[in-house]
Amino acid sequence: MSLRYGLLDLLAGEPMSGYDLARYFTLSMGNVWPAQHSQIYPELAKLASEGLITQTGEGPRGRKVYQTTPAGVEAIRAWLRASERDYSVRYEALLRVFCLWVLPTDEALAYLQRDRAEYERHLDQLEKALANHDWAASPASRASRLAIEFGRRFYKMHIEWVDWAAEQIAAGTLKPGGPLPPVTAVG
Amino acid sequence: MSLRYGLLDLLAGEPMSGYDLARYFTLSMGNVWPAQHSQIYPELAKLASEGLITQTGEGPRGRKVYQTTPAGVEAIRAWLRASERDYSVRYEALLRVFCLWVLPTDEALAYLQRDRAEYERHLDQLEKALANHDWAASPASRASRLAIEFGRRFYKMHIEWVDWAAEQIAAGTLKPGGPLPPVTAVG
DNA sequence: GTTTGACATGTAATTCTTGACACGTCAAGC
DNA sequence: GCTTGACGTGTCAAGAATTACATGTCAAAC
Repeated sequence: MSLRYGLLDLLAGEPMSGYDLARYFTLSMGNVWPAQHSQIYPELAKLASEGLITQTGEGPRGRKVYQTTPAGVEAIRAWLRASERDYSVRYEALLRVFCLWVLPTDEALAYLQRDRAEYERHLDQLEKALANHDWAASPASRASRLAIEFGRRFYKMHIEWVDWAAEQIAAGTLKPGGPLPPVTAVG
Repeated sequence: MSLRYGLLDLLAGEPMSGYDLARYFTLSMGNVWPAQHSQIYPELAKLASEGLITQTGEGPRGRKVYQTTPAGVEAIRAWLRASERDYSVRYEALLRVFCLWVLPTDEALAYLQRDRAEYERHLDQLEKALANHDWAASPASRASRLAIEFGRRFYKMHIEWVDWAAEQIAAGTLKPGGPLPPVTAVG
């Protein structure tokens, strides 16, 4: 049920096509709620049939531009207000960390370094998005800005954590009789 | 495909029943990969039929204790080494932040404060887990320790971010003509 | 004795998500 | 004229995940 509200939100901010949504989603909401176009198009059709969005224009190559209706905005409000909040996180990259002890120490370290490069990439991408996009354009943009900031802090923290974890592993934490990682002060 | 490796990993660390797994999962891996017992039991049956785990004991009330076989451990290694890494994050709580601009400022602030309490709760729970569990017991435990530390930093960062976002919203960021959140130095 | 609550394992229907397939348009470069 | 690549919309089958259903055991409190 989350995807639909993401779409409603983006289309309330500015009119867009499914194609645009698929791309824009990847850059903003896609960081916390991935969605493929194969999921987006059917959902748009459904939202339109429920009157929560309307097609307000068309373009070349069958392009269809949608926009959220007042009823659609009200649906977002109802969702925020009434539905139970789901705080669960799904993050495979971290699940894999639980398993690292089955690898030799050097391989585990190499594993984390590859992850680290990925987090640097994500961070760069967010910094670029912060620099290139006009985040003052509208209330919707400024809300996105807040969420993007979360991503920025997330990846910064992530990189720091990788370095810390690598230290621990290098010290032999994952091998029998190795030292226990200390409870360090953070923040 | 991730769940099975989570189960293999836990059962490689120590023998457990499906019931134990469901509870233990919630406390550790569940923070990054939620799973219900209705998904765990069928997966255990499948893993057993593939020879990646074996039932090594039983207890009262039909309790079945499983353990990962050497082939199962090898399957974890193959997964870590060969399969494509998935860095995607699914986190509804953050998706909702993108939508906050449709609420009045005071309601958006109240919304975030309720979230904040939840993150405090998560942080407390992780700190308790760190204090109460013996994380030196085995290489598997010490790997978990590293992942739990990630969660700890995650929720600390999360709370700091909420406070920052609340400041921005209080300053009127989400309303037409409001100020743009600044790019602040972090870390 | 019986009730309550934690222990314990499963199945079934529905919904969500992914990945592959499928089709067609338009502009630019060769 | 043709090819390439981005644009653009969609469907379908398979797999993953959630929710509700379903059943039964055991110990302790009443």
